[in-house]
Amino acid sequence: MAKQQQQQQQKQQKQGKTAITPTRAEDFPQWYQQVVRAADLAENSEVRGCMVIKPWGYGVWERIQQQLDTMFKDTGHENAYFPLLIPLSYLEEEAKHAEGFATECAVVTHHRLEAETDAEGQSRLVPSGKLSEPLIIRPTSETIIGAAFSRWVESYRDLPLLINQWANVMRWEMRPRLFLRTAEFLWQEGHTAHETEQEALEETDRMLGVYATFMRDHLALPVLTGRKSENERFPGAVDTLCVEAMVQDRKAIQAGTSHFLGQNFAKASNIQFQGRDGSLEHVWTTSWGVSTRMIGTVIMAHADDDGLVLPPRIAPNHIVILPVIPKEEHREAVMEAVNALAAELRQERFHDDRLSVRVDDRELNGGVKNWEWIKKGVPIRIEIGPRDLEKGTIAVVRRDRSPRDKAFLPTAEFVSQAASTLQEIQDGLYERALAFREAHSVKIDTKEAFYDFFENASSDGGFAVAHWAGSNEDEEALKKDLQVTIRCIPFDEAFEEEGTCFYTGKPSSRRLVFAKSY
RNA sequence: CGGGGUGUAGCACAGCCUGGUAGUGCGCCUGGUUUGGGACCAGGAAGUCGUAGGUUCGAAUCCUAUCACCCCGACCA
Repeated sequence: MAKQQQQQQQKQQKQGKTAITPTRAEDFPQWYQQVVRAADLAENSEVRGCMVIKPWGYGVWERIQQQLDTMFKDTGHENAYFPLLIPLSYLEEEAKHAEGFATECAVVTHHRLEAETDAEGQSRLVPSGKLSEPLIIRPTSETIIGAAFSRWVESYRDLPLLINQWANVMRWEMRPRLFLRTAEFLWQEGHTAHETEQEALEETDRMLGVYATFMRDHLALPVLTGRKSENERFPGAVDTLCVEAMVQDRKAIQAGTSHFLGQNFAKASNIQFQGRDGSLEHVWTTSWGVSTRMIGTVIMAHADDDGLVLPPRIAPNHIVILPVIPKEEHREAVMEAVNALAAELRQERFHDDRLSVRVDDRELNGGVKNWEWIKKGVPIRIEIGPRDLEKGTIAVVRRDRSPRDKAFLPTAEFVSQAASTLQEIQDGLYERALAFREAHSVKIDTKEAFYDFFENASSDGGFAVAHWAGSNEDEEALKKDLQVTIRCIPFDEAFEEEGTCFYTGKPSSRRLVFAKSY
């Protein structure tokens, strides 16, 4: 039975139904995993929860990294690097922070291995050289960066301190999923220290804005910006701002956060400066981060049943050219045209980069190569064969359209509009994702309707936009009942209006966004 | 960490009930014919059946333990 099903699926694939099985509609979590594999982005490693990021996946990360880094530099930040290992005692300094991360810390207790022979005569390496103070592998770096800041800051003239680091961190997750939740992940963490509360608040806001802009313009993700409820706040923060996206199973995903830390960490790490009036004061700090989770978000937001669909701005290759060589005698002429076109396209610019063009001249069946690039999500595929040479055209297929939707364009015309076509794809992905989110965001005013929205199988679920005046306990109860949480308290004025809380009936002055989340 | 499920070739699986030492499809390699939608023919390589014990003349198959993965929860970016 299962075998028949399998063969049926393969048959369907060959008949051109979908390249990925199961489809999104059939089994979204399985579909996600299949896309990650089919697009050759990453794989699970032998170490639980840790992934191997393959070249195509890392290529996406490099683009994200490079573009964000520019934005950080443009807003006055500098990169630095801090240690992977943090003294355990540092974590203890801020009570809430310690409590929040204690359950997911990897701990280093020894610094040496010794060879021993076990009962069966096997030679084994055994940890020895116990550390007097255990070290933790950073789950985040507030504490160790705080320790550095306390050395670096003496005067108000040393402020603001605007630091970013690109690093890996580790949180011992119980249920890892590639990109979305891995034990080790790559991210950037910004850490800043300011003279005044106002400056720190502005920084928190500014960096949230950078994230929102990046996600909109580079990742083609419409995001809501807002504030987390107390329950969802970063451990140790005074205020947590977030960008929240909707993906295709209508769940919410937190794509990035920016925290206003008040003076909590300054006090914990003793970051003090002498102010303009000569008095000794604690700095005001912020931290903000985005991770490889964004790649998971992009997959879940844009990919389809044929595989990954990459927003052009983060695609490792914008265009792949597939030579069509029916007979060996065509090879020279076709390859000449292919290489000439590639060279020409590489002179074109798309935003701050030259076009990244790959020629796939592997000796494989054309259909196989074609589908490989469809699954990898390359924005534009071009085929050039002998017939094109005669006519001076090329066959162009866009990843945001059907694989059958092939346009035959004069070569020069395509070259001149390549960049604008990429932008059109980029914008189209954004529009599509936005329309999806709007179609699945519903204003809800009664408890019955709210429960129905998330519980009823015939309802699609999504973002419930509702008035709220409940307590933290009410929020917990809702989470227990429906697995639904307040995703964000949106900044957008459109959410401001007088009404009554659907849960408590108390008055409320704005609607919040509720959803199930990753 | 709680509940459920699954571990057999790179991938997806069959075989297990009723023990006799491993198979199918896709993929991979070689040769040929092909090539503008996942091609065809022929030949070939590849698995200590998750791991460790046990029962047995004999274990992929039965028993025990253990590990890993997946799904659902709790936790989280």
